[in-house]
Amino acid sequence: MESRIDRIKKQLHSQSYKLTPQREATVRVLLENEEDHLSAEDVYLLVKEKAPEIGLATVYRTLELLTELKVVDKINFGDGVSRYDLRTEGADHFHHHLVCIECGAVDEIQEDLLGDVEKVVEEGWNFKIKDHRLTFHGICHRCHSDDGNEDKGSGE
Amino acid sequence: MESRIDRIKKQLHSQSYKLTPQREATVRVLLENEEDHLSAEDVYLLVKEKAPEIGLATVYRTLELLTELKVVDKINFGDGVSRYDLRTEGADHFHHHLVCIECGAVDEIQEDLLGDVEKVVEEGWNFKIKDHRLTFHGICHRCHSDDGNEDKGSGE
DNA sequence: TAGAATAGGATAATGATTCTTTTTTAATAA
DNA sequence: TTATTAAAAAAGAATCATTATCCTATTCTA
Repeated sequence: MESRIDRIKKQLHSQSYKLTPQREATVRVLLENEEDHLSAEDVYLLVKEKAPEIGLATVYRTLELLTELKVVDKINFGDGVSRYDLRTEGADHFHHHLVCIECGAVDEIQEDLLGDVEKVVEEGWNFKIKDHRLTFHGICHRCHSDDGNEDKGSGE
Repeated sequence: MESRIDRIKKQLHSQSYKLTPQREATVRVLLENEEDHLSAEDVYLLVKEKAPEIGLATVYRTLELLTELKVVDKINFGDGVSRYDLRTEGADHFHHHLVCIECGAVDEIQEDLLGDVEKVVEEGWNFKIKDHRLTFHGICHRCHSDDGNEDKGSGE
């Protein structure tokens, strides 16, 4: 964890940005909530617990900076807020998401499932892919508690 | 074209909605600009040309209604505005997009490239897929004017 | 035609995000 | 250490997209 902070610090320094206390607090919140997909407001509220004097605008600026540096990815599930997602270290691709339309949970798929598809697109459409966004909307494993029967959505 | 309007009209009626003049004008704008990915504001300005008295709120309401009926898809490329995209008739899947990071153009891929990937996800993650969003960000064919050589992105 | 319900127009309200101004902090040079 | 300068932050105003509200218009039915 400390080492990740250090690496992010180096990344900032290499572009002559500083890891200020506010920025560090923000990064720590992201690290501590890596599972979640926090909105700027969510991050703000969590950062406020460890650095009560921070302002919302600062959080926005920091998240924007981290997005630029590719430390986080800014994603949008269509609910009107941007969410910020720590990029897996070493991963050059954006991970995929599973959004449950029942409970709203967002799960991640770390594997890159698009290798073949990207090849087809690059060749077939003559398009040089730099990044991708793939999100599936549907019913998550918790919500259809599929224990062997096909009957989904019984009642409720 | 008329027949598509008629079918949309039937769809509305089947849920006891009416195809009012304002709604019809909105649908016509969408049909006439099927290639583009219009924002609500874009649609509003275009509809105003044929029905000057229409209000922005009505356009929003109509687009929301059409989204509910699955006549259009609401998409978001991360630029802060929602865009509305006529669903290809008969297509049960959401088409994919190619967003050029140079010129901003958005191209569509009608083919469904995710068949295999979806199978993997449904089985591997026990997730019942209802819809998907796939967008590639990169350089479009116009911007790297790749006329015949294989050498993509050498250097850069 | 009266009455009820749906839809639209105008605009206020909301909520997320960005901008602006002033203050604080950090880094450097004398 | 102290003055100088620039980057960063705080606070809140401003902006932009979207939604809600309130009232009028239209349509449908009895």
